[in-house]
Order: sequence, then structure tokens, then C-alpha cells
Amino acid sequence: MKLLIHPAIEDVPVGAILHALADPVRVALYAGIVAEGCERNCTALAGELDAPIPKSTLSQHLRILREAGLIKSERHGVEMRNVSRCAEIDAYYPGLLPSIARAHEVQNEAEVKRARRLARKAIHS
Amino acid sequence: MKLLIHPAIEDVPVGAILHALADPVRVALYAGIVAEGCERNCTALAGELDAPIPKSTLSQHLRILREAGLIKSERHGVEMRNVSRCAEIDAYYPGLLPSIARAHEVQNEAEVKRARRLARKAIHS
DNA sequence: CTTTATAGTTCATTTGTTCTGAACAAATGC
DNA sequence: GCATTTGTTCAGAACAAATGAACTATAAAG
Repeated sequence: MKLLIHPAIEDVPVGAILHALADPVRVALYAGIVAEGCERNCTALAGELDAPIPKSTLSQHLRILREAGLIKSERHGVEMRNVSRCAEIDAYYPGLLPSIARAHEVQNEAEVKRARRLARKAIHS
Repeated sequence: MKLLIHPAIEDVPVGAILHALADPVRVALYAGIVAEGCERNCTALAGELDAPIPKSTLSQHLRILREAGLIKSERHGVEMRNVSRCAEIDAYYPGLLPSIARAHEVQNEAEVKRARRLARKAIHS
């Protein structure tokens, strides 16, 4: 197995970070990695997704996140533990990740509201 | 010609904005549109790019920016003027665009420094 | 120490996007 | 009308993403 690539943040173009976080599956994976204090292995992360995805796809998504400097993956025995590198990124690109996170929160709240509106309409009809 | 699509910001997923700004050409185009007070037509924008691109490609890039809610395109006579919608986006996704812009500044400064280091090396050798 | 199981990666193929030249459309002036 | 300018659309080529099958790496059992 080839060594995993963990670039220095200075070598990561902003575009790579935005591209990595432009995909909803990767955002969900990254959110899972950031959320927990403890490190998560790949299958644990996959279990939290809405739709189940093949492990080859999962592996590729995590590679994109890794090569965008967003996560660090370390082998612990037979499994791979993924940790966020958000502190490093925030030091180099200050405010970037928090503002993207906030934007996703805004979007999720709007979706919840839309769903509630639909549900109410369904009841009243 | 079909009508151009200008979605409401609430209907634009964060992922679409990030995807639009993940491409260096689109970032350059968007920067050109934001920078100037006056509206810019497509060929004027194309002229500012490092590498010249075909106008069909330019048109597609501007469509991506438009459908991500980042710009508004209006026909004025024979030409198309492009304006930024950053105020609208900032109202809905506060801080997102400024932090992305700042990250690009950081990246550009780093690139300039790298170039200067290389130039000095070349002189001293 | 060989076998089996588990957790991920890599490869090759299919599927989907993006790029771009050529044809088209819309407005203006002759 | 016809020519010019500015940009869009279409279709095929070039590129990237998704995924099943094969592979690697570690641990633990036999």
C-alpha cells in the first residue's frame, strides 16, 4: 500500500478545500470527523451517512478530504482513524472553515423549515 | 435564446457556491466582476485572464457562477453585463464570501513570496 | 507459521462532467 | 435586407467520479 499523502496546509490551494467541501457526502463525512472528540474509522463514518455507499467510494472521498488537508488518517492496527486538521487550516486560512460550517447550518435550517411547511400542508388537506 | 437562470439565494445550495469558486478561472472571473464598480461584459472579463480561453468555455463558466447565485447577467444591447450578487449572498450566508476571498489573498501572497524566493536564488547562482 | 477475518486501498470499467470548435441567435448599424 | 459584434447552444472529445473485483496490511485463531 502506498503511503497516504498529508500535504502541508501552505501547499493546499483554496480551490482544493472548496472542491472537497462542495460534495454533500464529503461534507457529511467531514462533519462526522470534526464533531466527535474521538477519532473515527472509515466504516463508523460510513454508518452515519443517509445513503450507504460502497467502501471503494468512501475510500476515495476520504482521500480527497485528506489531500485537501482537511483530515489526517492514521493506521491503528487493522483500522484507519481519521482526525480533523481544522486547527491547522484555521491558522493558515482564518475563518474559512467556520463560515462554511455556518453556511451549511443556515441551509439545513432552511431545509427543516421547508419540510415542516410541507408536512403542515399535507395535514390540512 | 433561452432565458438566463437567476435563482433566489435560498434555493442555492452551499455546495453549488463552493463548487463554483473551486475553479481558478471562475474565481478570476468573479474577482473581476466584484472588483469593478462598473459592470463588465464577457470579453472584457476574458481579457483579464492569465490564459486566453474560448468564448464557449467562458460562457459556461459564467453560467456556473450565475446558477450558483454569485452573479447576475443582464443584456444591454449586444453585450452582456455581469454584476456581483455578493450583498444578497452575504445576507443569507453571512461571512462566507469574505472568508473565501481572504483565503485567496493568503494563497496569492504565499505564491508571490515563493516566486520572489525563486528569483533571488536564480540571481545568486 | 499458516489460515481466516477484518478494514481499507487500488485498479479497471462504467458513468457522468467539463471543455471546446462549429453552428446558431440577438441586437445594432449600414 | 446583410454584415458585425457579442454571446449562447450543441455535439463530440477529453477528463473526472463512482464502483465492483482484486489486492494489501494487520490481528488473531488454529
